Amino acid sequence: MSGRISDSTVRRLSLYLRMLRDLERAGVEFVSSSQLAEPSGATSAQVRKDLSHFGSFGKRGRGYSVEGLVRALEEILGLSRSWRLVLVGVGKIGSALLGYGGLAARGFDVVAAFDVDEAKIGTRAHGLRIRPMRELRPVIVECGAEIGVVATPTEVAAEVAATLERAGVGAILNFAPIELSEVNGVPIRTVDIVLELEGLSYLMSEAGRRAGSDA
Amino acid sequence: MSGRISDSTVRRLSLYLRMLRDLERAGVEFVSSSQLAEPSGATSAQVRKDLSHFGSFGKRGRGYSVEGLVRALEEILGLSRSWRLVLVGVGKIGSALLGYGGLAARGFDVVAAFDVDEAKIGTRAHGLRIRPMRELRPVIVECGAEIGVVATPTEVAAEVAATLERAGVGAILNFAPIELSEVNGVPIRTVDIVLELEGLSYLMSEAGRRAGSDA
DNA sequence: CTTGGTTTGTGAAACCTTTCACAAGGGTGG
DNA sequence: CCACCCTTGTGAAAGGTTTCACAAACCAAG
Repeated sequence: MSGRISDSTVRRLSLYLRMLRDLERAGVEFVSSSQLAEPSGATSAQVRKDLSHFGSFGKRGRGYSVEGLVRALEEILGLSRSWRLVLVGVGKIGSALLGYGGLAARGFDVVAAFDVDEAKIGTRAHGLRIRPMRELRPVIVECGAEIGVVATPTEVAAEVAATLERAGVGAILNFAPIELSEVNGVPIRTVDIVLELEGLSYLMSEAGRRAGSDA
Repeated sequence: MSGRISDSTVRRLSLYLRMLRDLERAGVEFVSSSQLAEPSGATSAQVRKDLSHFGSFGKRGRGYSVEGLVRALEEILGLSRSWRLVLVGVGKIGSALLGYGGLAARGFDVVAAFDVDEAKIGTRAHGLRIRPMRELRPVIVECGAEIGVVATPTEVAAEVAATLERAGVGAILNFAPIELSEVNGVPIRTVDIVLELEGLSYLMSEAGRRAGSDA
């Protein structure tokens, strides 16, 4: 059981949990690995292997108890608690995040927002007062915020990430198009829209090239 | 040379290209695989292997011509042209995207925006008139848009994606927290913030569990 | 209690990606 | 032209992930 679990496995666990919650709401009691596999595009064997890293949750011949597996996955993924986020940079993406109710609904509460822009400081965005950067560290320490969100311009992203890390956050979600290097074991995930679009661009070009050479 | 290229390779190629463009702007003429590797957290061998799938771009003993490799990667990734996007759903995320100049700057032009909300239709968002859904297909066909962006609520995302696909887009970028299944070889990339946060939640919980059991 | 249909959990095999290590080649300075 | 230093390009090895395939277990019905 449990050695080091790959990112792709964790990602799939989240997807299974999503489906399981829908099933729970729908009143379903048992689910098989193949049903669970379908919406995430995995195979039933993969579902079973993924779960087997953490224990043995199913009943042979019957499947998995929906409620039981929901609780187990919440425990594994650390979702049986809620997490406090601080947002740095209340521009386009930052505001969109603040306005997105889906975060709080899933246990990710944005507890403070920061910006350098004097004009924004003191105003409210989606019920949250925008604070000056100098309050970043004390607020993180005081609230015990666990996750820092970087939604600043690229140029300052690395510096902001370092500040967040020094102030004691346990993880960073980065929206700036730059690969931030993990230090002190603080994990960083980067959401990079341009990178995704360029990936699509490659696939479309590739498809074109392939079609072109079939003559 | 060139069989099927993995997503992670393509992702790294984008990162190399980014760095190369910075170097080009800085007037650097040659770069080695190890310099190229650093910012993306790859190794020099990986850089060379990634490039070797497409050809032989370097000079032994000297490295890669920055300008030459920029052009080569642009060609490979399909970035020596620009792409037309249509946006479906002008809510929080949709607006943030429209306001993000970084897209157009990198050759991804949003040429039309659609929404179901009668109140929004006809108004302008960042210089673009918001159109009713019924115009989706004709506009895609007329403009020849290649990429569809889904920024709608989860419930309608699958249906919108299917409509986009039928209207002839070559790729889809999805922001709804749902795994859309690729049909007809139209590639789909999903940007799912909650999934990223849950991944971080797992890593933080895991770190806690590990620390807890070292007693 | 036994039989038959079903589904899990898991080693082993297949597949894919990354790293290693080195021959081949290019540039420079004498 | 030669000797030396560098860096690429690439087979081979190592490491990781996914798929296969089947024994073990559970349920229901007779």
